[in-house]
Amino acid sequence: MAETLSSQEALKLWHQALLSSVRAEGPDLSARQMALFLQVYLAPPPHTVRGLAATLQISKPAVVRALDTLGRLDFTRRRRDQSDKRNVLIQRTVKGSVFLSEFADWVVTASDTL
Amino acid sequence: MAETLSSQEALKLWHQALLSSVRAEGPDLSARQMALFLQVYLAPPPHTVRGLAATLQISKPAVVRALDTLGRLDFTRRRRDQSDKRNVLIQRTVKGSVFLSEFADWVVTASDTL
DNA sequence: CGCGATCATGTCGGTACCGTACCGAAATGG
DNA sequence: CCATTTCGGTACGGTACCGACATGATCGCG
Repeated sequence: MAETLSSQEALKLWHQALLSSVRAEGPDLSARQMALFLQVYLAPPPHTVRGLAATLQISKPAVVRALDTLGRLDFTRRRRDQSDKRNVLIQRTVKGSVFLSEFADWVVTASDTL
Repeated sequence: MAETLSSQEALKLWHQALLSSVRAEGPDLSARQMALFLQVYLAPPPHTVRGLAATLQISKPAVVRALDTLGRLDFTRRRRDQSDKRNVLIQRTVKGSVFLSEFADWVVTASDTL
């Protein structure tokens, strides 16, 4: 378990992890896209467009577009809810898990340099 | 000083901090833009366009555009190098410092929930 | 049934971003 | 001096994003 970070350490952590990601030619996700991506992987399902929009406090079309991008990257997948066909359930993918695992490593490595 | 983070903790930290930023209607910076921004504030000056491009390993026009955006937000400022007028020096601003300080708080708060 | 509410997504005009290629200004050195 | 190199920035064609609004499919209630 980590102890409390100082502000300076927090920024340095963010800086080093982002540097790793950018240099590795990782996908250039915006803050919204990354937040949405992590929400899908870390919060318990089910995830719907409306639910994600409410959680992130952004518009529904913004969620749809972010899902378009994440889907293009094969980081998330859409599936119709068979019990209520108005809903779309957002699911994880293998490729998304792999990227997230790599990303987590960058953060961990950055935290080791503090 | 913080101890080593586990991968799970690293992702949770990132998730919570980004959620705070997105919900606060913070600027929706991309990974590249944020990395560049942090580079300017955390690495020792001077910062030039070419130097930043080399450090981040991205193209020069990408740096120019990121600086356009950060300048529009008043997070960074350009200034001609008077000793070599081909160079542009990238400088910090008060507004950028304020935002970064707020952002650091979000990360620290997120780390406290681990 | 039928009809309003709900859900995701399409459409629109506008803006920002990408990489490649090119530009002019300034510095350098032969 | 003048050719060359080194700067930051711009032009271009293409893609993706934004918010606001409209649409089509589906549900659930009276």
